[in-house]
Amino acid sequence: MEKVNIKYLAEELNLSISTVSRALRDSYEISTETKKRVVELAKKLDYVPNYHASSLRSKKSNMIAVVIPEVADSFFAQAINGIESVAQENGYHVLIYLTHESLLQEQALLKDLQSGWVAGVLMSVSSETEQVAHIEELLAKGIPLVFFDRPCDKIETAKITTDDWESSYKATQHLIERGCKKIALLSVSDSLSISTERMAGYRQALVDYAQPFEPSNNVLCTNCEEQNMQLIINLLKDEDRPDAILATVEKLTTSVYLACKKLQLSIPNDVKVISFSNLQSALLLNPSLTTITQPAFEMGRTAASLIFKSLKNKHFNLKAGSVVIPSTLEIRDSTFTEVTPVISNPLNAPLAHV
Amino acid sequence: MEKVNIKYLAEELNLSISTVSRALRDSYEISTETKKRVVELAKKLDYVPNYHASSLRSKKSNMIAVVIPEVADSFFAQAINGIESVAQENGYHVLIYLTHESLLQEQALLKDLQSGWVAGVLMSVSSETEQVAHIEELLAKGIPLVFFDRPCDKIETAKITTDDWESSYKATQHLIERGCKKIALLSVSDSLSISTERMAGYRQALVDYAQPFEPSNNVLCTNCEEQNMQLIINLLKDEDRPDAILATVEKLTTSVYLACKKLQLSIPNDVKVISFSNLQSALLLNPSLTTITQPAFEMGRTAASLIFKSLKNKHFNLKAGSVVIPSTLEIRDSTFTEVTPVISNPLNAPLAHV
DNA sequence: CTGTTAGCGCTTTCAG
DNA sequence: CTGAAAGCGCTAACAG
Repeated sequence: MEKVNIKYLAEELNLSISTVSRALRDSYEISTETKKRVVELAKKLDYVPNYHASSLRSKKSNMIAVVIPEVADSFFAQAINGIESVAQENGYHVLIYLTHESLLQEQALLKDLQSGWVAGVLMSVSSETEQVAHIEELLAKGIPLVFFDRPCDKIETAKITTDDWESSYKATQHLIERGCKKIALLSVSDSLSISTERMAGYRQALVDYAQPFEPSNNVLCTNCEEQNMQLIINLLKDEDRPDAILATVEKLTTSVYLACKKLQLSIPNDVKVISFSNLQSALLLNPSLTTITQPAFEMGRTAASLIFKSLKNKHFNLKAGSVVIPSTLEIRDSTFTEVTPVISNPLNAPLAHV
Repeated sequence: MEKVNIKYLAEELNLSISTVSRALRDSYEISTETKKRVVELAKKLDYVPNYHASSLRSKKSNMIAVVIPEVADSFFAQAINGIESVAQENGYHVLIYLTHESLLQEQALLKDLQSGWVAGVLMSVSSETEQVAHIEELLAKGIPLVFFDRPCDKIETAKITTDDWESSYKATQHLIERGCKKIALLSVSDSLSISTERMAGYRQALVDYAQPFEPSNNVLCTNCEEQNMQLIINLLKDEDRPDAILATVEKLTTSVYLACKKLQLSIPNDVKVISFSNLQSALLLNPSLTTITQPAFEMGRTAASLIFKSLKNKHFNLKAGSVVIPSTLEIRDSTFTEVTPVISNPLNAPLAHV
């Protein structure tokens, strides 16, 4: 089969290449009649534009890159869903890159993206990210970037986050009000804002309710599940163990449960647990798990919308687009009193106003 | 900043454009000395090749498209993880497209991909996909395609699947051996092989164990959670309700639990449930949930490996690459006797031999 | 409204 | 081993 490109269409129709090009792009300076002829033939011959050629020439790309640490837990899965839905609406393509929480990989990735073959970048930094030169370089090349969930304090650009401090505060407060005397916090990084904010909210709640803070109750976990479990076992094995745990990332929930199982401690009778988690199904399976659900889908949608807004309007100030989307404390432990409803279908949740 | 491209490098080094190009691609016909000079300057000036230009010229792409129905559940999240890891090893980029189980969207997507700007496609068909013209067209354009999880019977190409029939058979067998007399099956499609295979395995087990099959126990669910819950409530509300349920896709698990809650039925005391699910964390949270865990990560890795193999070796016969990777029946219901271990870290799981 | 022309940045013959 | 030149398919001035 003859390869059908613009040139071929032009020959068939006795038109010039540029006319065909313009007709296909629905340019205002082409007659309706010609447009119709072109579009019809294109359809008949199954013409598909060459993406690389058009991007090369126009110096525009309609791809966006999503750079995230992992996609294993449901937060990022839902976020991708949100991003992809907005991208599709805007005719953009979505590239996925995983850093596996490695700064080195993150740097290499962003380096690649510098050539400008993606129009914009949506990013959640790795837990190792403290230097930010690679991010600054990308911005210096004029490629817009929006952070979601895990921003970088040092970089000035739009940040779509959730109310980490507040939700952590509320969760801690909730535990205190329900009589917990010794609340441990499991975090995963000393530098990520999601960690430091959640830590700060927790600390403030302790202060406000005149609860003592013990450094040993603030456990910094790692990337390794086995290690984390061990850390939690150490935390819980003493006589005067914590009576509550606030797990600041989804995957730590698993480790907490495993550790409790090993120590034959019951949740929530021996230890109450509140967990940042988006595992909708998991929640339903275990009615006693109280969680903080993050608006992952909405965050994805919002971040993507912002990128497209800035791509359409070069003078749009990305920095001004930062949004905090609140998360939901879903109390499901029957020994707690309140019960808030689950968001049953996040796909239908409204888009945060930007 | 002067934009640094091959031409600029060539001028700086007093070399021709083609020499620089060859040096960067490590061509054998360039002296080591020249190569070194070029590479050093490129590094110093932070040269990043223009992806679109090189793809246009060489008519090669190092992007692959992943076309899947959703990314909301953990099966596809883990699969993406696997695909991305292989892609990174091979220097490829990964594009994600979601069809939201819609044939129309799937057709439009594949049409787009026909232009050849992706080197290959990994795909799980939507539940609506019965016509396959769009897939055939893509293959006709010479773009290799590998199915994973949800293949299309009518298309001859590599298929990475799991042992749907066997796992379903085993699960049913297990329930029968544990004394269940009336086992219901929840499926999600009449045409998807994952559904028909699982249904067939279930039916065969009933036959082999001389259990009656009642059509009313074979419930075809929809895309809507609310509806599904209603269907399950109808199934369970009668006096002589099923004493076990086999849920053939992850998201149905949630609906089953919600339905049981509404009817105040206890799992597993009133109804035993076995669910196809990859929610690792969920499993740990509910020790009584027996599941069939699919090798999502390995399937992703295997599918991606195959695509790259066929891209590197044009004469490699994709059809011959089909693999069935077995899933794991994880029995966790305490009223069951056996207990098999959880795969704690699928990321370290070995790659299936291809 | 349509055509002519000049490249985008890179790869790849074909000549040296 | 290196250079000159052609052109991938498309877009965007500029000129009618």
